[in-house]
Amino acid sequence: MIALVDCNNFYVSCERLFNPSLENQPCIVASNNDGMAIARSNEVKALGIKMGTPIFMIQDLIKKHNIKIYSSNYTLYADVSSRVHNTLKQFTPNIEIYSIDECFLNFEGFHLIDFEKYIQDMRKFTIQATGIPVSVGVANTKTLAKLSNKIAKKNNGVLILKDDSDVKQALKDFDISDLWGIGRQYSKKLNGYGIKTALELRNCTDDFIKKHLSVVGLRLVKELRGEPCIGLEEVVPRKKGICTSRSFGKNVERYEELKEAVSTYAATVSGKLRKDNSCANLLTVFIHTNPFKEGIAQYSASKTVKLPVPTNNTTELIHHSLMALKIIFKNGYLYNKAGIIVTGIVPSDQIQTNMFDSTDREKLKKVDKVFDQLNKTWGRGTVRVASEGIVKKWSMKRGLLSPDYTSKWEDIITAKC
DNA sequence: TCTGGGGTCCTAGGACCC
DNA sequence: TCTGGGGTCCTAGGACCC
Repeated sequence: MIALVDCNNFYVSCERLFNPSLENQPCIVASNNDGMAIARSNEVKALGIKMGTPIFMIQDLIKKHNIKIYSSNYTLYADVSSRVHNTLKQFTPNIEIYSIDECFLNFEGFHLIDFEKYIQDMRKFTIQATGIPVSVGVANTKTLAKLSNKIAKKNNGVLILKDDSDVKQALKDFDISDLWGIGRQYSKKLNGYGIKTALELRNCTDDFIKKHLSVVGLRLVKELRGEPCIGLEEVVPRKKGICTSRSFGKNVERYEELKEAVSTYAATVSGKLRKDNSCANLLTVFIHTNPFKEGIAQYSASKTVKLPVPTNNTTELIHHSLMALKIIFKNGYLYNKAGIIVTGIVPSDQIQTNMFDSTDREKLKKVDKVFDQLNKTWGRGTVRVASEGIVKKWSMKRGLLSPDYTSKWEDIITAKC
């Protein structure tokens, strides 16, 4: 059996931990710049305030009900999160940390005399040890565990779906839009076909699901039928992309201000890469105006550049992100957000650094120059720099690469004809 | 004039999650 | 006046390779 443990109103619960007077008081944790509600206490949920509601739109309610607003403090939440996860590890070592406030636990092979009591005790102990209220859903697939957790949250905090009749009972009145993997677009589409409950979705044919929801949806439906398709990821995989972005909370018009923002994001990203022992091959810079604001000229642009060598070097990343920014920046717009995404991530220890030092810009310039020449001279073929480095591909005519030329640059170029 | 088949890689866009 | 900041995966199409 698989359990999903989810912390209730996690960020709000964390704030309450350090400020017990907030108990039973309506309370919201707000995003960056106090822009919108990203966590709500039960009292706030009862007022009908939705996740993601802009704070300025609910000022009246905030005054009327004396709702407390807190700015988010992710360092604190991450700390509390690891305390919760470590507590749960005492009940099974087989654990996937799914998000800051959720984890999957695997109890396969456990010979427990009273499984339900074990789960109940685990919940009670966790709440007692960490001060964070949690709910537990148990079933034999991850999707069903998520679903049963949602139901548990509204009831006694624990729900175990023991067999298929339990599952059917749970699916019967469960709205598809609350399913894990069904978002706005898919539920709208499915509603159009008259499918509203999880049970109705489960009864659809595989072909229908695959056609409209792709293979991802098919996995979801199979899991609803009790067939495990999504495994537990107990080892944290290396990130495939790393992003740092911010909304400004005001209008930014000047290039200098964007430059300042983008260069600090690049520095942050390089730190994140180093922390993961990773290097990136590609860097994307994006900027855009405020899409919510009507009546202003909208502009959105991004530029992806290939880094000369895979790197996590701050200076390199700042340099290339500012080059990209220069290309996409246009005067006369009111920007409200910018960010950097790095992709093509590889482990640092696989980078060949003996070819040349990535911080040596003069050498890199030389390499670029050679490539430019090759590119102008020949039409087809492939050239790589730093043989393992996946650096630059060129086309040139077969068999025409001059031996003199390669020997001259043999330490930095390998050519394949 | 006729013009293969099997594969990879890359990119853009769209859906989803917390 | 003020609307988050991270991530994942899939699909389709084009370039290119042998």
